[in-house]
Amino acid sequence: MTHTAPHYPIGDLAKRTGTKVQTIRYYESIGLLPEPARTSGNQRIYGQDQLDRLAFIKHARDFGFPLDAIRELLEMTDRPAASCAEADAICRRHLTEVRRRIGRLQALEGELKRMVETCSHGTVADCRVISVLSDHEKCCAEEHEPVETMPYKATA
Amino acid sequence: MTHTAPHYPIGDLAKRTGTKVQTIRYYESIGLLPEPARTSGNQRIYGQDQLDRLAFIKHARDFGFPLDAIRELLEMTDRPAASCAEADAICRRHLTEVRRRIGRLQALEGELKRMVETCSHGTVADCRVISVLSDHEKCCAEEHEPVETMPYKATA
DNA sequence: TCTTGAACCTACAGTCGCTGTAGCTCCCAT
DNA sequence: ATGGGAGCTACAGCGACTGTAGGTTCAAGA
Ligand SMILES: [Zn+2]
Ligand SMILES: [Zn+2]
Ligand SMILES: [Zn+2]
Ligand SMILES: [Zn+2]
Repeated sequence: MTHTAPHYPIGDLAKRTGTKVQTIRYYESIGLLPEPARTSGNQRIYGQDQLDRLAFIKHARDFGFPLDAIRELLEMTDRPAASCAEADAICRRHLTEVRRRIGRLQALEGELKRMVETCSHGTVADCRVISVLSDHEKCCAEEHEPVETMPYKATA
Repeated sequence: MTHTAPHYPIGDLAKRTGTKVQTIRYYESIGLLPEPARTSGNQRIYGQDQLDRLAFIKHARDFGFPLDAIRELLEMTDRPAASCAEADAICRRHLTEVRRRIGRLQALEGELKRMVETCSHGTVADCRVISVLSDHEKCCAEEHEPVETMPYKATA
């Protein structure tokens, strides 16, 4: 056994998985990643297991899974002989949620499109956008379903 | 002038607009609603103006506009003779954002659908969901664009 | 008039998944 | 030995609320 297992500092882990260093520490703080070994100088060192685990988390986040769901999925990977029914259920639930959102957003798209297109682009007093927002009666939808909030992220 | 202008306590405002009492107080705290008059017992009382303003905010929120955009839109309603170009721009920007999200979510939908459908529903070790999440090579997308986070809201 | 209970008040913590900052310490190459 | 990049902890902030604790006010019924 002259071969040593690979070990990475936190920055390497970040680079290899495409997460940020702070995010890795955050995942540790909420118990999603186990506490790693430390050097004598108190710096984190990770092995292959942790790298794989973080890559899994990152990939699942890319799919939009919330951390709670990822936590459950990770627990399942520790029991490889168990049925995958629950994993599939989590995935289906997520798919359902994604579809629900698509539906809401498409309804929204239609309403916004109509507002912009109907406006004659004169003064605020005659603005279709403003008047529709002021009065639900002028609105094409009977009812509004709740839509998730939309901070416009760094369009830099 | 024997007729008094209508005045509502906060709960009435909430009921009439479909917002929550706390939300109204929150809007006041961030300066979206002006501070209302108070009774001798320090309770808020609102007039028609405030009701209209809150209804506008609520309706714009139903359309998914972020509060910053709503703030700008409200400022415009105070200058009815000005051009509505900026209002329309805000609306178009929002529409663009909505479409961007729809695109992301549709890509996601396809990937999730494939994962669920390809799984043979055996053990975790053979689970397609788990294996795709473990390995981007098994993934249908070359790259993942960032998707907004999705807490599954009260499915009670 | 008194009493009850709903509605109101303030202040603050929690949600979700990070991101950014301040003010340190550590490690490695020159 | 020194400089600078990487690491460390701890905490505040984002957006848009929601929930709680612990109190006060108000209006209707007995
Ligand atoms: Zn217009
Ligand atoms: Zn409407
Ligand atoms: Zn499966
Ligand atoms: Zn992938």
